Amino acid sequence: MAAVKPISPFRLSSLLRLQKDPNIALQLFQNPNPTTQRSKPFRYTLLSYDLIISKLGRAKMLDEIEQILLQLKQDTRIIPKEIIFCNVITYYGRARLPSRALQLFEEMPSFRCERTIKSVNSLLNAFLKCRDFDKMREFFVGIGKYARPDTCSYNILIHSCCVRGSVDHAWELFDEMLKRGLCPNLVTFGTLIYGLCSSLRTKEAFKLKEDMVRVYGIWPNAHVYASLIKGLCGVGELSAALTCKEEMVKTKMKLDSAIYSTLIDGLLKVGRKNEAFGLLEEMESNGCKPDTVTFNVMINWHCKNNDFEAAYRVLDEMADKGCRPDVISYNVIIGGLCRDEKISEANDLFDDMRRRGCVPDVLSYRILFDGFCNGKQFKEAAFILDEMLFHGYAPRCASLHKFINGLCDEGNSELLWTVLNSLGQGNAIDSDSWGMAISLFCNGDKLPAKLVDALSTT
DNA sequence: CTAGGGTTAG
Repeated sequence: MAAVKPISPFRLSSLLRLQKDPNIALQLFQNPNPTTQRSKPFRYTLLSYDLIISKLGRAKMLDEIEQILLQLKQDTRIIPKEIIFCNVITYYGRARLPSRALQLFEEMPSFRCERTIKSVNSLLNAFLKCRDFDKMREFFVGIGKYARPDTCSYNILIHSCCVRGSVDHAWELFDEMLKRGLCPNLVTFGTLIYGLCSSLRTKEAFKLKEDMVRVYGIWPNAHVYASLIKGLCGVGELSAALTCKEEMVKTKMKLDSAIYSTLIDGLLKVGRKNEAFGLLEEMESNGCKPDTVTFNVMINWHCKNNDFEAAYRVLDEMADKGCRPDVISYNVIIGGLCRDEKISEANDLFDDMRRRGCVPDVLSYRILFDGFCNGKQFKEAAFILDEMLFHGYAPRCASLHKFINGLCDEGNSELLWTVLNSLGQGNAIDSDSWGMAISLFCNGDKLPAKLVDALSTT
């Protein structure tokens, strides 16, 4: 019987490139030649490592990546490129795992890979994604050990100030980068304009848009316009926002779905429904397809009107057009249903979203928990709370107060007891809530030791 | 895919 020709290292890369399913790609990588005897080890190429890691990264399969990295570390023939590590650090940032991002950065030399400003910046941005500003600052102070900060490093720092709402601090960083001889670029200005607009300082934002052209010869792009338009919508200047859009058309810039979604949302929020729908038609006829965000804007509007049938129809339309609803699409409808006291329908949709492969986030749990509490369905609330804690999420403080108050009012000490235990274990309870709960139990000596411990550390 | 824009609650 003729033996099947074994897969060569070169061919493995082509197969990995073609394979859409990350799990199958992983199997292929781990065992490229299942039928042939393993006389000598398979000689993986750098490209095949690169391909499998990017595939797994896009699928958020981080533990599997860890395995591949271990193999890569031991495969001493290979000198990995820095970009692989930049990418994995980015994946850790997205997954809110700042310590693992830092750990990988520290291990890079043991992979025979040199660290430049690129991986330094990836790490800074991972910290930013995780909103770990302390780690960011601490790392930036010692950054000189690894590399000299560049424009990108400053852009990340400026962005971190903007998301914290301290635009003035962002300006200080801008001055500092100039002093260090670094040139601001389009991203720098885009970020500063974003910060000014988020702080509703639209006048200054427009001034900067002029200055970037006048002083630096850098022209605004769609990112800049999106921030400006959102800022103008935020201060209720819809007409000015529409003028911005006209300016983009005049200067032959392409209107993308972000521009349209922002404007449609702004118009709907001030009740200019016909113009919003007009823009929706215009975007389609301009060859700009509505995406998940555009549909979410529509879903949000329908839910605000308590028109859930229409919201469901948007979900159907998304399916027809091959646009996957995301966690926001579901959260908006679940939240709307809860507000309209259709809690069991909200709970059904919550189950639905998971069946359809959409992972609930902290907000999904909070919305549903609040819904159950408002409807005084404390048993169901306790069930969701348990699940939420299991996933490492905590309820909002005010919700927890309401919940515990509700249980106290009902005199449901049994359920309260169970819930306090989970809360104590999850470290998810503040001292006020403890106080409220404790007051229900007049005899302090009846408290289980674990709760007393937790109380004394709060 | 070293960095920037648009949609969710309160």
